[in-house]
Amino acid sequence: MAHTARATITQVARAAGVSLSTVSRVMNGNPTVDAALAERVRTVAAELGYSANPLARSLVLGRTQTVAVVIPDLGNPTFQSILRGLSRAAADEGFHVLIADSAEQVAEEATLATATRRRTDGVILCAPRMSADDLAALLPGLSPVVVINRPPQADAPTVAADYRTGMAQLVAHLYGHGHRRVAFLSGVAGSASGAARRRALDEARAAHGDLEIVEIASGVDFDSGADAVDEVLAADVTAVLAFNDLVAMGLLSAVADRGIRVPEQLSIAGFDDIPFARYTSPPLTTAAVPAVELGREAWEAMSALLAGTDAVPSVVRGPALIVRGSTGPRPV
Amino acid sequence: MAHTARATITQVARAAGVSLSTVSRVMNGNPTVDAALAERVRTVAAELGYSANPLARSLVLGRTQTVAVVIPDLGNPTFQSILRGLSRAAADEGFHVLIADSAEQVAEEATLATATRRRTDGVILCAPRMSADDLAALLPGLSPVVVINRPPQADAPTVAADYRTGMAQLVAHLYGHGHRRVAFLSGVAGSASGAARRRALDEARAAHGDLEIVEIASGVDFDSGADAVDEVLAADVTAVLAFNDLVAMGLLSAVADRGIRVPEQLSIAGFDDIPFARYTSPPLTTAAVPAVELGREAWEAMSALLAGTDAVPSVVRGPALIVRGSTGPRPV
DNA sequence: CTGTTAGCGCTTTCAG
DNA sequence: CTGAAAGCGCTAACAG
Repeated sequence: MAHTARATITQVARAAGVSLSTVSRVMNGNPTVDAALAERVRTVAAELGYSANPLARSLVLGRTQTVAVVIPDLGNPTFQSILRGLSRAAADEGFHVLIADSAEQVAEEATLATATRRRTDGVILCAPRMSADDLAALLPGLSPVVVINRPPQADAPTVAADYRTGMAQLVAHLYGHGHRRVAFLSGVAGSASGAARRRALDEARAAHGDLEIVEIASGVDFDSGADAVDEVLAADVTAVLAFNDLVAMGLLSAVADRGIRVPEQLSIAGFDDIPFARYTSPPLTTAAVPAVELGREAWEAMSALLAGTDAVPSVVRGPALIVRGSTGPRPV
Repeated sequence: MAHTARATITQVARAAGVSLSTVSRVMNGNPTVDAALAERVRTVAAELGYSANPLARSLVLGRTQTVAVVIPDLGNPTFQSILRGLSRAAADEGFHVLIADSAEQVAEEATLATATRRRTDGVILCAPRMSADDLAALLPGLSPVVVINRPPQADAPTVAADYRTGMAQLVAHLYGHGHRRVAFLSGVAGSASGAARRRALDEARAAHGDLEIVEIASGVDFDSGADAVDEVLAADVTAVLAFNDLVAMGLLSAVADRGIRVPEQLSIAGFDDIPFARYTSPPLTTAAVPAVELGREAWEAMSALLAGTDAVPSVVRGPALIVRGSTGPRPV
């Protein structure tokens, strides 16, 4: 039955011959109401198809049962997985999720976060692109807030994958296969996870005097991987570490077009282990970022914050090295 | 500057030495306020970092500047693209988007739609899985509502891809390449778009007496495509039409493992043209569903509804046949 | 145990 | 042009 105009608490009260407060108490399961009366109110409420207006409740209670998620790009598979994990975890606790896609417009991030925060109980910043200073300045006004994939923060718990360790595993894997000259497709400039990757590379170079790593600028998507093919081939390397799986796949496809065989002539590794990584040919060696879990854990941190937990711990998840067919021994 | 407790309109009024109404008028750009006074209010508001509480506004205005989107699976690339197109279009008009992932739980759809509707100005049902009767019954109580990828409805504008035509193009493509015995991996049972595909198949059979189509049950994801490999090979066909790209990719990968060459020994076509379809090897022949546009158009329909447009037209977009390397002539 | 009253923060008549 | 007052729909003291 469709109710053109929804019933209000006043109408229910009148229909049941009681006061507003009684209806409110009954609807909120307050046990200090006479059983028979409560039953009558429930019946009337059911007949009228009544349930409390969430907006009015939000205004008076000061909570909306909603959190906002600010994402740099809804088209990025890793963020999609994070969002999915987060959304389902939140839904399990009866929370709604408001999404805000900044479409990689760094300047929009703070605006979106601040704006969405006002209609929600908290905001989750997913891999914000803004500078460390901007982030630090923004956080206090957003509380409660949790941040995904940035270094630990003073004013917010953090949930992140350990990109440094993941990259270290990838390099070790390649080095173990005899590769000594490797290209790194470095992705977007300000990325925090990019800095972590680079740190791992520096450490590897320090540990192995005979390891050369050539950094080649790139973007973070398919096309930038494909576009980098000439530079990669010119760099005379035997293996390449792509910024992420998307870049790796773009490169894979471009080198295939040139008749170069992977991994016989060139090894290529990605990062993230997006759902499609196993379906390329050859399947992609990568470091698996547990995106869905990251999303779930971000919700859990938010949930703890909302519950008033004083010190919510930050969490770091180590990516797992996934060796598939796109990497192999250095060509002789 | 972080404001622990946000300023209220009352505080601004007091600080500026005016009444609430004046502040309200100024903030809403009401021109009937003395210029000097308005300027003073604006200054004070800026100093206090004031902006109206959206919740309170929503309650009194009866609109939230938010719409809800109910999706069967946030993990499905096509739905992700639809969501992205929708979210950006809505954001461009200053609207927020609340997401609800039913996780393919058909029974949840109505509940989610009804619940989210109450905190928003309208809801967009993305490819709802529920029966036609359930949908028809649900729609009136949700108004304004728009439906994606279902047949035209009495109580809501509809935005859909023409799966029948898309499938017809695919069959024609295969038939033209000499294929006469083709498998169809049929996907999930109740799907409206599945019925449209099947209709195209029936028509093709009617048009070509020598065309055989073997229907093989499957799911809608990678794994179900891979799982179907034995049945496909046993069916003795020269080409297969997968329910969607995911299924096609799963099958592609499974047949590759068995050393079967595509398209020389077997042609495989997908549906949707998800972003990864061009990166499989061979790249996937498919029917391109313009998902991002569908999302944008769904928003436009909602926007029109919100603006009070009486008869918002439904729109149908014809998928484009994309011929890539996974289909070819029938093996001799 | 139940009803009356006072707000939550804002917009909008209605007077002046 | 500006202020006072009512009210959006609900919850939570506060009395009885």
